[in-house]
Amino acid sequence: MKEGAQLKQAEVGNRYEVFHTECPARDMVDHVTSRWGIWVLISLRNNDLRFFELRNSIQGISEKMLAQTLRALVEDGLIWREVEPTTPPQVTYGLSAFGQEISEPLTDLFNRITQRLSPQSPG
Amino acid sequence: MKEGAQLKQAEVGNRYEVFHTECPARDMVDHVTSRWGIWVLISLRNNDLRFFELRNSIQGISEKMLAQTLRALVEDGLIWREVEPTTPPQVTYGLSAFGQEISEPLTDLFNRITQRLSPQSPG
DNA sequence: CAGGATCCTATCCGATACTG
DNA sequence: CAGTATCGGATAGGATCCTG
Repeated sequence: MKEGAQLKQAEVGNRYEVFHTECPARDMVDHVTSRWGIWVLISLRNNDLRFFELRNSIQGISEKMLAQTLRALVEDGLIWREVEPTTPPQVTYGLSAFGQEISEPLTDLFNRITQRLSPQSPG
Repeated sequence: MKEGAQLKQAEVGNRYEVFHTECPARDMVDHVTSRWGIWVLISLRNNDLRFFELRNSIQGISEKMLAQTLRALVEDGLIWREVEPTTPPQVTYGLSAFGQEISEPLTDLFNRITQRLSPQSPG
């Protein structure tokens, strides 16, 4: 029962008590909306990228945080990781099916905010 | 689906350099996807709520963080704040038009994650 | 190139106390 | 009820060095 949709419970019953601390979705939402998670997911939406490409994509991210963010998203099943045992090694990241699904509302969110902040001047 | 300004720049030129540190959308995205911001916005999507209702809605949030989160979102123009000078005072919060627009992808994100984590529908 | 390990600092955030 | 102010612990996150 605690696995049930949190919002549905709120809709049928009282209108708050919406988000449990134990709600398992909280953790994944926290990962997805983490400081860097959202940018990683949006970046990978266009095409698979290697580690340094991601680092260059997302200005201001440190290698530590990129590695950490990628690890969390891989564990959550949002991103796959492919290692090519060449020299030097190549590691490519891409969105899983679920990751692509999740990246849609994220991109939507980003687009709406971007359009709001620059209605006439792009970037 | 058309991409935002930042992504478009990436498409026409090199495929990274996507997110500037100076990008003004970064700040607002950070607010929206802050630890508590997303839950406040989703909570207010159903109906306007008073301070204590929001506190009760979002389990685990402290009054300090709720106030802080609300202030940031009000400043960003995502949420309005209405003070009724009664005794005791009543302060109600609700989504602005832009806040409602933003809450859509947020709710979408939340729903997708919730459905993913509980595929077997509860009784 | 792709990270792991370490150190260290900024900030987040909860608890508490206080105000109108 | 709806906050504000302050303190202190926890954690996020950057810088640097090191490795396969």
